[in-house]
Amino acid sequence: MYSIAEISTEMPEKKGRLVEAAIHLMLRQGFGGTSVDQICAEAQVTKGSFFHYFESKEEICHVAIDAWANGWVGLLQAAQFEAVPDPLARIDRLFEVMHATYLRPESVASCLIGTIASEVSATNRRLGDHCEKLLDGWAGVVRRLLVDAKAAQPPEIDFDPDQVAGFVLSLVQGSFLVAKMRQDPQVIQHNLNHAQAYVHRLFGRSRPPG
Amino acid sequence: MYSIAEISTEMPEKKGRLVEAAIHLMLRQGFGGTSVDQICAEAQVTKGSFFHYFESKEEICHVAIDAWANGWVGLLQAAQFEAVPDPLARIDRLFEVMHATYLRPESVASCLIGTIASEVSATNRRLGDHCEKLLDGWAGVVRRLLVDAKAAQPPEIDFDPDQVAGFVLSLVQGSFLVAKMRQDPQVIQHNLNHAQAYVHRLFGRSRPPG
Amino acid sequence: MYSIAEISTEMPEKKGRLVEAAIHLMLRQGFGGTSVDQICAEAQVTKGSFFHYFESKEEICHVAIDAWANGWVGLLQAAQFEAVPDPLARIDRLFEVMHATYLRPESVASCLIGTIASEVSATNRRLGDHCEKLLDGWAGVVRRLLVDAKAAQPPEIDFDPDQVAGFVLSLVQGSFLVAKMRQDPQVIQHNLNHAQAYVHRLFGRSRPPG
Amino acid sequence: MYSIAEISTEMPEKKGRLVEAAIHLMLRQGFGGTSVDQICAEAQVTKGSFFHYFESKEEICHVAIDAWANGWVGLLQAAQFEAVPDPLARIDRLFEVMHATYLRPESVASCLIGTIASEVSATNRRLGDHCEKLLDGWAGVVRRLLVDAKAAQPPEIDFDPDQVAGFVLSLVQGSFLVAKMRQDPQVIQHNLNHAQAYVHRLFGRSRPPG
DNA sequence: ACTATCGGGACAGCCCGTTGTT
DNA sequence: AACAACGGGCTGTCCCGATAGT
Repeated sequence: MYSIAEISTEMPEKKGRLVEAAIHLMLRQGFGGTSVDQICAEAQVTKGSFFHYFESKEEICHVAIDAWANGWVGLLQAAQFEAVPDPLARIDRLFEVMHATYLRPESVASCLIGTIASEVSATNRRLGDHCEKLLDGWAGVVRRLLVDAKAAQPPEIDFDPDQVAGFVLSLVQGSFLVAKMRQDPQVIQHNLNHAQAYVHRLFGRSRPPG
Repeated sequence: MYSIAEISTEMPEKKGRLVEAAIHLMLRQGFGGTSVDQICAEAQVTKGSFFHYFESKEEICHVAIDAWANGWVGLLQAAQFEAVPDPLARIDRLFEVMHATYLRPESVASCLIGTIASEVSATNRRLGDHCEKLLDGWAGVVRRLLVDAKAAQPPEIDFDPDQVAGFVLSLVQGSFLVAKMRQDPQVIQHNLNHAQAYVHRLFGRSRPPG
Repeated sequence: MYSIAEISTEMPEKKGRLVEAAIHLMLRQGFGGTSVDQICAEAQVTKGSFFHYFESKEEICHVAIDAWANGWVGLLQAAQFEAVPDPLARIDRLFEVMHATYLRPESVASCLIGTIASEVSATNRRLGDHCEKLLDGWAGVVRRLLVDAKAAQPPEIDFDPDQVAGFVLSLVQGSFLVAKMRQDPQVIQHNLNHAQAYVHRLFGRSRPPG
Repeated sequence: MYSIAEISTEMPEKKGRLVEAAIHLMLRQGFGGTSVDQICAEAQVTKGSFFHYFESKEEICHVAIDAWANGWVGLLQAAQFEAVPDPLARIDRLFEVMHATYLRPESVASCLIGTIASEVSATNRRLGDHCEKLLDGWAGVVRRLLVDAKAAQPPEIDFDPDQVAGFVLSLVQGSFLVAKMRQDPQVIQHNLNHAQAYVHRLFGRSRPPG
């Protein structure tokens, strides 16, 4: 498993370029819509080399989504939740980080893993399961923040942290979908605000959305 | 533009079978993942006939998503919002209908238009715009219900009906994505409950999720 | 199943040309050594058309060996064994026909089915089984001639018609192999003579080989 | 030129493993059906090493068939024909040895050289000629036994030793082909018996086949 | 209206062999 | 001696769509 940072350091250069190209192209075009030839062209690498490093297109996709997931790991580490003493404030920190991340140019206001998952879940279980594991890992982080918050302060309205984490995950993925469709990332910001407001309300705090 | 009901009545039989097959296959496999040959095989029609009725694969896709959207129209008509006097209760009626619809077997707990949109928005503007128009139409219905509710009763927390409609749309699409990925439609129900609770709260009503 | 004669009449012309090209090329180069591109080039047909008529290279091979086997059927019918009253003389007639057939230019002094069988029996059971069935069919004809001869005249040395038919089959196939290797079809004639002499001897007749 | 025995002693170990793997794989799959990568994988050697020891796939094939031919040399030496005083009995000794050899598990009831020859004779003259030389060498041994027998005892029916040697060679190769096809080595035993009976008859001896 | 035939081009995957480094 | 990295080219397969005929 490689983090995006590791792509250029721990991998042979060409291999790293291939993974980067795969991420870039599959974000736009999905798995089936991206051809090996395209990846090679973008990475300026021959197909012979491609199949030296990867057994199949599916394999590079596995590597690509691992790299993508490791991108999160970096973001979440940089968020330094431990440095925030109040468990409830940590949740706000999470939304802060998401806002900051998704304000970047369109290419990042999207999730490779969700994109792939929506395309292949019904037809390629290996890839689908991999996506599920990674995305559930992400939801697990959210869930943990919620559990800690519940422990620190009993919510006004009781809730299942798993459900709410799934709610946030779904909302984020759906926001990417709609943003891509409308070609306008605004909806992501709005939706994050509403989600944050909803969580606040669960804890009895009043926070106006937006 | 054809409703699903119209498929068998107003279209030649073979054409209708082709559209049904296209819907069925593209729901699982997406646009690119579904070949004309597959559609023909499933519809028991020759490829010659296919290109007699449709100029291209893209065209049948346009017809298919129109048919899908008309399916909604039927559902929303059947919901008979006008028969519900209280505008706030109409919103509950909407969630009721969605719950009922998405409780059916997996094949329906999904949205053809969202599936296609997420796949082609970045590469096929014509299809992408079509999806956007239809999905925004759906969101428009939600928006109208919210506007009416606001008019009937000032919300406790002010909100932009457009934003909240987009929020619901995103959540529904994201729920489909996650449900497909996890192969478990449960998340849809949970998320609808949370969304409903959120809207209730905007109007100052207290409704426990689930 | 198509006879070679039928190739040009009952099949679409291009399909027939493809089968003929496949036979011609695979006789020289075997199954793996012959590419679809080569077949198309020789038949002056595009690859698109090839895959309109045949699902795979393997399928055209099945058709090709069927066509080849039907070539025998024609030869054996032309031999008119029924017109030869003496069952023992029928065996001589068989060898006559084989001699005549294998005296033709090199391309025919070989057996497509044996060539394919030796190449794929260990790796492609479908093709292997098909070859076996056809070749065993051929051996069955020999066997029947031997059975009839035994019934007409008790042999001097008893023998199992199945074994001797297998012996003749093996010898013919081995002769083709050696002839191809030596680039000299002479060995086929010699070996047929020895085989014929051996059969004669079983029936107590003395016939000098050659 | 290496005997199989020499493979492990006179060659670097890795080179020997490569040759053994090549023999093993090509026996089943032929020359074209066996890839360099497969050979390397089976021999647990990297491709870099392969091309350090062999210039090309063709070269390792030459070495492999030489090794195979040297296997015979060992067998024929072990047969110790000189120790059998009667030249006619030596021929029986030959069939004895063949019977014994081909009774082993299927992997040996086959001839690498014949397999390769039938595949490449028409397309690769270098390999084809090499196979021919080796196989004709084998036939030469048979021929010599026949010449000696003729010298010791005039045959009842005169014959050309070259022809009969070619007959035996063809029969053996054809038997391998049919045995492989039928996945049943029995035919080899039967055919050897018939061949032996035929030779006996040439010398006026009566020996029932089987 | 409906279909068989056919074509150009792209696809993923694998091939054999070279290069340069350790 | 051994090997990782790499490349150019080909393979079988499939795709979408056009054409000509019934």
